[in-house]
Amino acid sequence: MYTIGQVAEMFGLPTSTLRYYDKQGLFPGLERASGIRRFSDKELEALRVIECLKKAGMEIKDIRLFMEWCAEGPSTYPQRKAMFEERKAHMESEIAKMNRALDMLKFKCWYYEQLNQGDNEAELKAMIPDGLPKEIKRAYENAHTR
Amino acid sequence: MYTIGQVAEMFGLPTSTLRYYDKQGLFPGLERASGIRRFSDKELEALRVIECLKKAGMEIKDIRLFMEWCAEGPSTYPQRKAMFEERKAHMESEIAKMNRALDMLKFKCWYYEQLNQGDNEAELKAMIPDGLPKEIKRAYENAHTR
DNA sequence: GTAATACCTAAACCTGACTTTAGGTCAAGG
DNA sequence: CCTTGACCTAAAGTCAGGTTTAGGTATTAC
Repeated sequence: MYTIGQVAEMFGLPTSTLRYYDKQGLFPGLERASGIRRFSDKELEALRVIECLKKAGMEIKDIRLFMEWCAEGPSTYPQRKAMFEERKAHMESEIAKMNRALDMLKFKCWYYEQLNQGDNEAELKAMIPDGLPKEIKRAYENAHTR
Repeated sequence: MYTIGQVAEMFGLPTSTLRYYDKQGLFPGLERASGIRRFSDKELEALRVIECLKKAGMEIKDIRLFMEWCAEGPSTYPQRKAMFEERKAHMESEIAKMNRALDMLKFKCWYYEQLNQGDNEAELKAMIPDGLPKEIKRAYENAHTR
């Protein structure tokens, strides 16, 4: 069992954030001893899941829903699975979009590298896209396709 | 040359967003004819870059800085390159984190799939991590490493 | 006994990125 | 003429996800 301060320390979060999460219902079974929160391994695991789901772009209220389903027991397995499947699809598409943005960045980095080395902007533009180095061309095509 | 309504149509954005971007200084050289904004190809290109930089997690004020550098000419090539390099590194680390979150989701999807098929929760937990199928084990290890 | 800590609450505040509202100009159509 | 629609502005409102503030309790340290 841990106090809020210990958990904050472990996760590198301010205590205010943990209290906020609690208030939002992210720790359904959180116990208290004379008013003071007592975090157990269950809550630590919940926090790990919370960090993952936040990284997956989920809103607090959806994370709460998930936590409530967990508290309800096995009858909610299907809902929980559906939520994760939906998130997985969402993330895969987000990652794909980010990779396209990253390709644009790679191209821009190369482009400014050439300019910094004294290349002429007009000449440089003239070689796009056909005269591009292979790796950069791939990034350029990716970044500009849809 | 295009009106704000045409550009909004082309990019699938509300006109209010374009006016907001303009107010935030994202179109430094935007022309007007008797008060009315006249978007040129330059602004369309700027908008494409804006969408990319937003996807790369940049804030409006940093995008404005970039647009101002562009308007200042070649003397700012080094700053622009440095900004893109920093963004590239940032995005690569974000994508890596998202892939770890995705691995956690893959594991959870598999886990609930087993439970939905009637597997017993205690037995299932007992086979983690050693008895996991290869692909799922990889996802599990990734999700739980660091 | 009093001062520093670690905990508690409710409620106000903050930030970023928009969106909405309220009010105004101007050109074309019926 | 007068209404409709596309444009304009400044200013207020919204939303998520926290953070800060103000005030209170309980334990430990000197």
